[in-house]
Amino acid sequence: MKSGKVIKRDGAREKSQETRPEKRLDKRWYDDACGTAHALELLGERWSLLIVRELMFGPLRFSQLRAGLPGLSANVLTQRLEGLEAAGILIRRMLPPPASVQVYELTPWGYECEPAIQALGRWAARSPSHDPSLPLSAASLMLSFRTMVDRRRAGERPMTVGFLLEPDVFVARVDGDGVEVRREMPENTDFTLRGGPRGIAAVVYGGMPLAEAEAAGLVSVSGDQTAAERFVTLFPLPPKVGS
Amino acid sequence: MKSGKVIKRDGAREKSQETRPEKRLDKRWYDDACGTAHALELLGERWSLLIVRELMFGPLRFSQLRAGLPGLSANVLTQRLEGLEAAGILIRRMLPPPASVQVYELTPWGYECEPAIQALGRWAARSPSHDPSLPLSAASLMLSFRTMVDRRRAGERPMTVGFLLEPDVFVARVDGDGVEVRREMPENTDFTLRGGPRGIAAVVYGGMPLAEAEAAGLVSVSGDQTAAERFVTLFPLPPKVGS
DNA sequence: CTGTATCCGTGTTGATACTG
DNA sequence: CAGTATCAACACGGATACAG
Repeated sequence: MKSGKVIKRDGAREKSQETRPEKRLDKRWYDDACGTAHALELLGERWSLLIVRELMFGPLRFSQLRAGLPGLSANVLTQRLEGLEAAGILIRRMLPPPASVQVYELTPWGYECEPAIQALGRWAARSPSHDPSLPLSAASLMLSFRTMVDRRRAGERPMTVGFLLEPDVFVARVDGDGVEVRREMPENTDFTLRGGPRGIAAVVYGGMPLAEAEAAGLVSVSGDQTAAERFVTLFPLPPKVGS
Repeated sequence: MKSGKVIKRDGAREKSQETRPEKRLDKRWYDDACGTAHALELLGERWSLLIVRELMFGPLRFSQLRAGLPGLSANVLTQRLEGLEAAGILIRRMLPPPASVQVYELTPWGYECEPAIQALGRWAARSPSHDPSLPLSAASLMLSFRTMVDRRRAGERPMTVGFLLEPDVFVARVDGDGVEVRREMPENTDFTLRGGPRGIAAVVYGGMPLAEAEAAGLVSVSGDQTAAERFVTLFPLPPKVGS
């Protein structure tokens, strides 16, 4: 290769310039017109996609993001939020006066990457090395319902389900169109599940009988127990690759 | 998978120093049961997903992979191939005697990540910062056809199209089920396009009239010109975010 | 309490040169 | 052609320290 060098736009990368660091959007690029390559430039950095996942059900504060992503340090989270904001995937907003706190919220386009997140998750769930017994954030549990629901069976008997997951609360509408999730306090639901994400996952995905999980104190059900028994069967895991 | 040493999580990061380097499969992990997080562990490293993209239409040699991914250095390609093989996403095979060369081929499960690649690409194509005029590999062009085809319109008049893209050749069957792509020499096609991936992309996605591209020597058409004129209209780009 | 900006040890990435 | 070896830059994550 003579002059066919890749043009690097590194340019001024010195120290933290003076007082105005500016938006340094100096990420790595692939120099590839392929949309997939650009997607990786946008959210291929470590943690980025998981941050988006956490925000999938509405705006969150910095500390709430950290809670859903233990292992992500504050400085890296700050960098990722800057990058995602610069890319137009999220915005930081100030909640109106009584609250007056800053939250991070996906842009409409940011929300639209849910199908990609789901496709990745659905594919990786078949990996031989996937371990579903690891910790799980509330958001990823709710997202897994949206990803894995058997729409046909859900449509046979729609239901509204409440979730009390520690500090997170959700209401899910489950019907033939899939699962719709909102961050709101359960009210007038067919039943409500209370417990940790891992306990609920153990029942829905790990095959633990609901009664057993209740007995062990992992989850508790209030409301229509029969509907709850049905709910936990609506999310079939795809077969692992060797089977 | 031979050495299935999936050493995972635990709080302590031991220094991998006492024993010799070994095959360190000790990738970064997220310690998260979410399938999406696991997908990122499997192919979230830089270049991994693009390597899978290149292999989407059949086995390739080391040098063919490099050709489709300029900017990826040999040592990193080696590492990625090792990682993807260990993850069960691809295998390295020896072609039978006359050839007797090594090729890398996706496993059946590896091929199944195409929907995820497509979802990412479809989403990122709407990014304000996406630049479709960058270089493009032959594989990503063909994949983009599979991703972007308007099935309804394609079904109205199915066709078989040949592609002569430098060293790469393909035949695509375009109908109401989408686009099926095989790496084979065009024969008995409705028409055949010859040129570089960027030239063809300029016509299909950049809005350049086919006649103009032919006049400029970017592409050449042999066969049914009318079908070709129709073909280049079958792949509508989604609107960019600000519009 | 909510974030942001440092330093710093370690590991990963990538360009170049080199070997079978 | 198909990778290795070496080395420099940088990204990661922990631990602060700092600002509102």
